[in-house]
Amino acid sequence: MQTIEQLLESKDIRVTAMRLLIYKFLAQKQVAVTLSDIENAFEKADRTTLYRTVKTFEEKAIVHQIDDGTGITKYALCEKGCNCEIETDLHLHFHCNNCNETVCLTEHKIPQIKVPNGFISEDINLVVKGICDKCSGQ
Amino acid sequence: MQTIEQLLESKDIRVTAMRLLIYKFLAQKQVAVTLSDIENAFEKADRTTLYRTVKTFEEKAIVHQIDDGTGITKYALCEKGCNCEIETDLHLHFHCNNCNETVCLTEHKIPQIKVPNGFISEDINLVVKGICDKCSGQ
DNA sequence: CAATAAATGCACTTCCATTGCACTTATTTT
DNA sequence: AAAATAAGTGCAATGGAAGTGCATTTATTG
Ligand SMILES: [Mn+2]
Ligand SMILES: [Mn+2]
Ligand SMILES: [Zn+2]
Ligand SMILES: [Zn+2]
Repeated sequence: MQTIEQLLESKDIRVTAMRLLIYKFLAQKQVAVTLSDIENAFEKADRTTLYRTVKTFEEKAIVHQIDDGTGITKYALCEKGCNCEIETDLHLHFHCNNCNETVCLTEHKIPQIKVPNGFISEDINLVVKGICDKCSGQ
Repeated sequence: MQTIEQLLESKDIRVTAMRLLIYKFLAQKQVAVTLSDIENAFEKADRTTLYRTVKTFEEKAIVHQIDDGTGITKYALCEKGCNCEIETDLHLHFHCNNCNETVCLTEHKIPQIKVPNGFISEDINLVVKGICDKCSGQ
């Protein structure tokens, strides 16, 4: 079991207090979070720092970005050993129309999608919208 | 073959010069367009009018909205007899990372997507990103 | 033709994302 | 250890896109 410090260092990210806090915040969350969510959790810190921290995490594949169609970018921690970039490793995301939360369905890989001749598929974004398990009452 | 006027009237949209022009502009385009695209095509007209025209078209299922992940909403004419709302009639969209254009792949319906127990799927957005046929050189 | 309703145009607002620059803190070099 | 360098943080400002209130124009109805 590696510490957060070790994880960050292994990805060439310097360890700072802020980064540890934000990492822990994301790790504790079961849902994708917006920058505003992070801002609200760390009101003493500046927006920009939070923004750039998340961007750093994104570049280094600590988190992945989620476009769930709400128009607001969300972020979630990458699974251990995830290859966000590789097409075969893409999972789908679920956005609840009721509680407005978005979750990674990391077990649900995106199926093979056929595209017409001449088109080359490099990346796929699949978002299912509906009612989540918490809101559907089972 | 029905005229554009007849189509609009059949959907309870009053025919105006602006609406006819915008409809024709969309019809002639083979790709999804942004509001900015429409603005550039009709520089004499006001943003708001264009915006509201597109929104009216959207409400009445003349066009459908496309979120291709660029962060900018795009629009495209609905197919004749399309049921955008019905989940079984959803098609996928392709966004070219090279020319930055997005097209409807209306022939390519979205496959059945499994979601975990307790989750209820109501809508699906599937965007494939890559290189389009024009840019791939066949 | 008058009354009413809808469409259009202008100005303004909000929200999120992003950047330039100054300042602070950490790391490296002498 | 001090100086030099680099990286991280904070503040302020910007920009783009979406959306809204209200006045004015244009179309529709009685
Ligand atoms: Mn995810
Ligand atoms: Mn489409
Ligand atoms: Zn929910
Ligand atoms: Zn292309």
